[in-house]
Amino acid sequence: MRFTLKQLRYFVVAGELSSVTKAAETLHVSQPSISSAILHLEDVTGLQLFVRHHAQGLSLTPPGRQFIRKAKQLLGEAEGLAQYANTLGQDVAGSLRIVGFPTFTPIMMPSIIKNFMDAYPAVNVQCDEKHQKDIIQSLTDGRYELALTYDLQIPAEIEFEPLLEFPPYAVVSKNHPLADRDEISLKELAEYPMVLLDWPMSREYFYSLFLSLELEPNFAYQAQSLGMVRGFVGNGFGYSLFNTPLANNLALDGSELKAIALKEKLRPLRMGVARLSQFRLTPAAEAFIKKLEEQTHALSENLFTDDRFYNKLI
Amino acid sequence: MRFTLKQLRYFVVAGELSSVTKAAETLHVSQPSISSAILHLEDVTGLQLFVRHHAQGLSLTPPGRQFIRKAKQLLGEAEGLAQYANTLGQDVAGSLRIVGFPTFTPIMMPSIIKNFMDAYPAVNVQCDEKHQKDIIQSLTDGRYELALTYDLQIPAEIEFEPLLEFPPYAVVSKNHPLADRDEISLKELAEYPMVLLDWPMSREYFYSLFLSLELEPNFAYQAQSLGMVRGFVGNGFGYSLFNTPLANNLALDGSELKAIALKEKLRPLRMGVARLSQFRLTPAAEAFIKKLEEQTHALSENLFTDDRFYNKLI
DNA sequence: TTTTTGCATTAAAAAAACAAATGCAATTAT
DNA sequence: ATAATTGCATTTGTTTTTTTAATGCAAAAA
Repeated sequence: MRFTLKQLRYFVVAGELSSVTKAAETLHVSQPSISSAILHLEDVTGLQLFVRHHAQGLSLTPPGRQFIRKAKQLLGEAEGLAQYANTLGQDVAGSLRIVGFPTFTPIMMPSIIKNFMDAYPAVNVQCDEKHQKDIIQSLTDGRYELALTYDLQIPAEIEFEPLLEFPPYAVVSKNHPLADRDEISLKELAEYPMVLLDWPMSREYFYSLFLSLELEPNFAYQAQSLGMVRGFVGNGFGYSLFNTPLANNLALDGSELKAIALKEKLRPLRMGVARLSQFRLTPAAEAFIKKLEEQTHALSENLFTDDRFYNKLI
Repeated sequence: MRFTLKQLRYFVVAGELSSVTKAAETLHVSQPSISSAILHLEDVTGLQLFVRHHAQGLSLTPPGRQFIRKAKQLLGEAEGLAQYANTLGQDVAGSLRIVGFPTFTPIMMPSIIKNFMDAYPAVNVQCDEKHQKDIIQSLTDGRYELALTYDLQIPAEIEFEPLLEFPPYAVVSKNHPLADRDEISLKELAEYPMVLLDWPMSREYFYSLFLSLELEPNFAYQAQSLGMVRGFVGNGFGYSLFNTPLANNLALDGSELKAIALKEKLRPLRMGVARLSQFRLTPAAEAFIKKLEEQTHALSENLFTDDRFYNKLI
């Protein structure tokens, strides 16, 4: 770039006032500063921007007039960029990128985002779903400002604020032999065939539950999606273990599910909001966290009918 | 403005390469230059633009991503401005402002401009008409690049290139007592009532013609427009003196005119192209002058049927 | 562990921006 | 006419900014 914004500003003001001296006064700089800025612009553009009138200022030439119009435009756009950055940094505006763990994200986020966008219409919220490893990676890369996820495999540089605690529980089909039980031990369950949600972190977590009791689970079916797990369970392929409470006891094919509490006190999963610690949050992200904290109580009570399956942590 | 284009460029390149070091290499500056530009932008915007990864570069944060998009746009526009100035200075493009003396401008300029714009479609030509004093003033102010006018009252700082010479001649109505004469002396004419084109410079010029022969004209009617002069003459109010040859012997009301040569050798008016000497012409203006020079012969022969009334000067 | 990578910091040098004083040409006032 | 004024350009010396080289430092890779 052969010129600076400052030179353009000096030129524009001089052009508007038809005077180097007046421009210098207006801009609170010396007259030679204006003069040299104009000379520099004339040099690099190869245009004669002004006609000089002895003892009575300057006037723009036709090419000078053409150039000043575009120069003003550019200065306006530069000002716009500054404003925009200011908006991003000071107002609750701009866009906010959130990533969530897929079990509870489709249940909880839509209404939270709706609520947030009603309160802050200037923010464009984008929410994606990823597995834990990718969530961590994306947060570290700065691709998302916030994550809603479980407190598993969280590295030190990521800050985690817990919101809700979900103990594991069993899910069976309405026609399952155990369907009328209110409570069951994992030891009993281990005999039955289990449908496993075969996701990186989930797999290890569920397995660890059995290991902690020195049990060996019977992973009869493995599914790569939540919908498939619910479908398998609903159709009697086996039981499964969930953490996120059921907000709806129907599988996608309409088959009915039933949740059964576990007798053993097993390590619950804590759901919360995660962010890179070194990250200075935008006002939009701050506001979203606040909204999350406010909404957690109301939301969980609305969504989750059985309060045995969650504990509020804030 | 709290940042410079250079800082934006450094930031953008670093953002695109996700590396301060690579950006420094690409831009052939030192690594701390890039680093401090980014730090400065983060400071003035209040945004965290990057997440720093030890030993593996940087990545843009969501606000950084938002900011870089607009920053790129602004840089593109700045580049556009440079290009635009270049175009104005190097190509035959942009807009060209011309002013002409009203007697021959409506006769000659439309076809010249048409011809020019066919050859250089990138140029937008604007042509106005003014009296001589205003033409001089506007050229001096730089409001027009070129003027087509007579060589009267041209100050030293304006350069004048003559194109055609127009001796004065008489114009009478078809029914005027002198209508059948081929040639007449100004001395004879002075007895008849004259219709004067009452324009600043024209007035003095026509009067000076009589004075040079020690005659006193009979200014019976004065008109402020060419159309009115032709109308008065056509309707028999008197004769008039013209310089610009008649390209059409009808007044606006359809009454017929006749041109009669003058016996005396009187000071002709020279028509030509005028420009401020200190003015560096744009390529568009240069091209227009060239086109004018080329077209003068053909144009005068097409327009002016009687070659007693003009002399080519180039 | 050691080495390497890569950004931030520091200090010194180079470049640019700046202001005061002066020059100069034309306009205005006397 | 002459003198005073206006106003842009130029010169000169100073300040500020930008730049670089060298170094530090923390994490990743070997």
